[in-house]
Amino acid sequence: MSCETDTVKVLRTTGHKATPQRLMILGALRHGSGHLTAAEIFGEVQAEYPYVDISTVYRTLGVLKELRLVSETDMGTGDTTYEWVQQQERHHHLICRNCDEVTSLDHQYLEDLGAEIMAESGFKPDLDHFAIFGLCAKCRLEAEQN
Amino acid sequence: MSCETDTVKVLRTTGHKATPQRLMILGALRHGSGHLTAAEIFGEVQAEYPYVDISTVYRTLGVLKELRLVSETDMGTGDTTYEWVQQQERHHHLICRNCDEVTSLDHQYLEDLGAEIMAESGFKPDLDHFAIFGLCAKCRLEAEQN
DNA sequence: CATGTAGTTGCAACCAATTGCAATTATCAT
DNA sequence: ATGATAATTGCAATTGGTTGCAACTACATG
Ligand SMILES: [Mn+2]
Ligand SMILES: [Mn+2]
Ligand SMILES: [Zn+2]
Ligand SMILES: [Zn+2]
Repeated sequence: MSCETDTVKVLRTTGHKATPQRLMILGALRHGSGHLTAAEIFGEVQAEYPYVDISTVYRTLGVLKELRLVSETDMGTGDTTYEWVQQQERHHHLICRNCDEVTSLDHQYLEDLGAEIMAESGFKPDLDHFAIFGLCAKCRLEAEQN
Repeated sequence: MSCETDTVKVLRTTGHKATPQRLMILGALRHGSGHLTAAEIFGEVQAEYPYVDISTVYRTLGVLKELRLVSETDMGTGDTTYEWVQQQERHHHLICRNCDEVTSLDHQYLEDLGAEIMAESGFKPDLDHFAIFGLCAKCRLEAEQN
């Protein structure tokens, strides 16, 4: 029926309930594109069901994050952003601290780092969605000229 | 005189002022050990000079962070932590999401990642002090038994 | 040393996110 | 289908952190 049946299963088998509020939040995350703030998700859910509370949104994002179905990332914009984690399209971001440009970084870089850490320490890192700050090529060259 | 003369120089040459409040905050960071919360720094400064405001602490941490003299890190404890960045002792942390154990990770791992990213994209990442969440060896083995 | 000015401070108001709690509800086991 | 139970919700209060602003001060310059 709904296209969230898999997620509903995951919720139930981990002792959580599939409430209507959660399904709406899930829908916003899966059909809205890319990085969403809690306020954006809240707005979308509210349009359909005006009684939701923002705390329900945050708590749901909390459980989805625990289950590693969504990533929570500080992209330096002030508000934390959330993104549905798709195993096929795992990626990260490079963010310039000078011009704020955001680009994507292939997951492979972090996959390799994760494998090394795992091999040498036994610790298995969660590498769902990183924001790496720094200086983009353009800004770095400008800075080096001084 | 004071042991913060280098930092004072950095502040001045970047167009900032070396105010008494800032020097006290600096002192707390350099002489206090390891990860400090804004509240801890505030408390220490307040003991010496009761009129400081917490906003001054946050703003000072902001400029020190911009200058990359301190790192700001979410270690998952609720409050953001700040640590003086010592070039010689650069390090990162692995934090278990199950048992909360915190260990150190040698900087070399991230140095290598940074070099790769830089070589292939021209982006120069700031790799001052990362917190990498995941499952420690013990918790991972326990989880795999189920 | 005096002075002009940009940078900083304390305060109060504000904002994003979290938490305690009593009422409600999804789910499981009969 | 019904009832017991644990999880969840909405609400209100709270916390950690930020911001606008008028008063103040560090410091560069002459
Ligand atoms: Mn992304
Ligand atoms: Mn550290
Ligand atoms: Zn840039
Ligand atoms: Zn552990």
